[in-house]
Amino acid sequence: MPTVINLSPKRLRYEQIRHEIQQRLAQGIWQVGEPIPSEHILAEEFAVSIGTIRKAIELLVSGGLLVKIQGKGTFVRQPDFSASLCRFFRHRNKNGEIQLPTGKVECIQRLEHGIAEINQLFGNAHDAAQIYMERTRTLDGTVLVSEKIWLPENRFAALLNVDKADFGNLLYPFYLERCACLIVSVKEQLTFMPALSDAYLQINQEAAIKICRWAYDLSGAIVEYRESFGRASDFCYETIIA
Amino acid sequence: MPTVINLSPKRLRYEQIRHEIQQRLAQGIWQVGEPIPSEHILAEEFAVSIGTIRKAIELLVSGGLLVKIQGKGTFVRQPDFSASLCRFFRHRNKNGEIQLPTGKVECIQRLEHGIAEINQLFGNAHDAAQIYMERTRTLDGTVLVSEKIWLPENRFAALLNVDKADFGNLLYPFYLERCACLIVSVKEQLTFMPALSDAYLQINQEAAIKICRWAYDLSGAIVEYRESFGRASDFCYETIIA
DNA sequence: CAGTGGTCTAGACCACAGC
DNA sequence: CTGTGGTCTAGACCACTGG
Repeated sequence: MPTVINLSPKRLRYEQIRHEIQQRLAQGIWQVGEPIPSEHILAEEFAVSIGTIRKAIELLVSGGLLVKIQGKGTFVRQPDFSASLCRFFRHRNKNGEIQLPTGKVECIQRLEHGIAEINQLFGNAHDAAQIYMERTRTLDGTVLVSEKIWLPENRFAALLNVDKADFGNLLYPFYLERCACLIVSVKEQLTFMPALSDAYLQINQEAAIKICRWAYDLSGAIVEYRESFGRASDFCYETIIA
Repeated sequence: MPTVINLSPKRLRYEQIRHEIQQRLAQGIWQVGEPIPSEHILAEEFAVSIGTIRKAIELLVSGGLLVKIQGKGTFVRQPDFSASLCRFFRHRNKNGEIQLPTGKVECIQRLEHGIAEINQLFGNAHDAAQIYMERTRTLDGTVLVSEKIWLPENRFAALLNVDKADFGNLLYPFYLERCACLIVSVKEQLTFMPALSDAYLQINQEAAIKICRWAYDLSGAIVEYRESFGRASDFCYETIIA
């Protein structure tokens, strides 16, 4: 039977359908890695032409939530920001090849009274509990990035029962699996610090690059705040504008 | 009469049409700022459905070469990279408002024997002549960015007859007007310099950000190489990944 | 008002994946 | 072989622009 969608004036059909599909992704009705129903079936369900469905899906593909594979179907994508921080640094191993560093959680703890400014980002009470982590990214035995991570305790309490060694190389798939929290976009801000000291990076009053990151879930709420640091001398960022 | 397009196997029609339109833009058949023919007329000319024309135009719009305005038409865009360098720095005037600095050509000269590495980028003989410029970007009387620019003399000789003061705030529209050279994309690489001295920036052995830029024309050839420098303490870059 | 791009339809046929 | 997404058609009607 056709799904009823509100035909209020000025609402574009493909926008409404995009919104409906996004809702289902947020609710986990269609799981990450699984295909969503075919365009033909969706067209029938929403009682629109297949072109309209394609337009709606196109928006979600360009937003990074879906992936189309010809002949197979349209799949729910696990957004991958694993390289997003790393793209700011020269990352070569001993052989000169580009390589992703390995992530390691150095410590994780519960903050009974979280940091007020960060609770404000999360939309929580100013002294709500938080989870705090320190994390490193290592390549060839050298720590390249040192990170401090804050999470709202009300959504991520499950992480407190996880052993440090059980965190994988990527945190966001872990968030999804253990806390049902899907990160769909991140904002990053880079600044320069003339003199940073950091135990993991093994630097003392040296120049560094600081990367602040705000991570958003499907509803647009901030669900993680992170500060990452790397040596300024490792900094290298390339971008193309068309 | 319909334009003949080669229907060789595996060639998508909208790709061929995109290519044909891009050719006309490169040849200046349709001028910057002017509208191209309507979708209806193009569909007739290429003897395809209007949806196919829309797809071809969509590609060029997302590539930054065209702009659609509903009810008016589809226009040839002057790509604008004026803010691209500036997006890496905190740019506030005395009142705290974001503002674009003003560009000024400090010197321009002809290099009888150009720099070999740069001639290689241009695809010229290793000692071909080049044009060299030094340029500053100033806000509230303070130089924020200092630039060195190299151009192939064979394409930009006309610039040597221009008075320094007659260069506008933006160089690329000037390249188009005087040298019929349209810049359509740029690649930029940022790195950190622990100790730079620069007369314009008024710094001496201080930390700086270096931005190398390669600018491309419609044919994909590099037509400008530029090195820009700013104070590391001014550095601030924000990006969103979805 | 006529002309533009924006949305939408109800199909057709093709290319590809996988059984 | 069936089912998927990819391309393409030949229209329709709407929303917006400008004379």
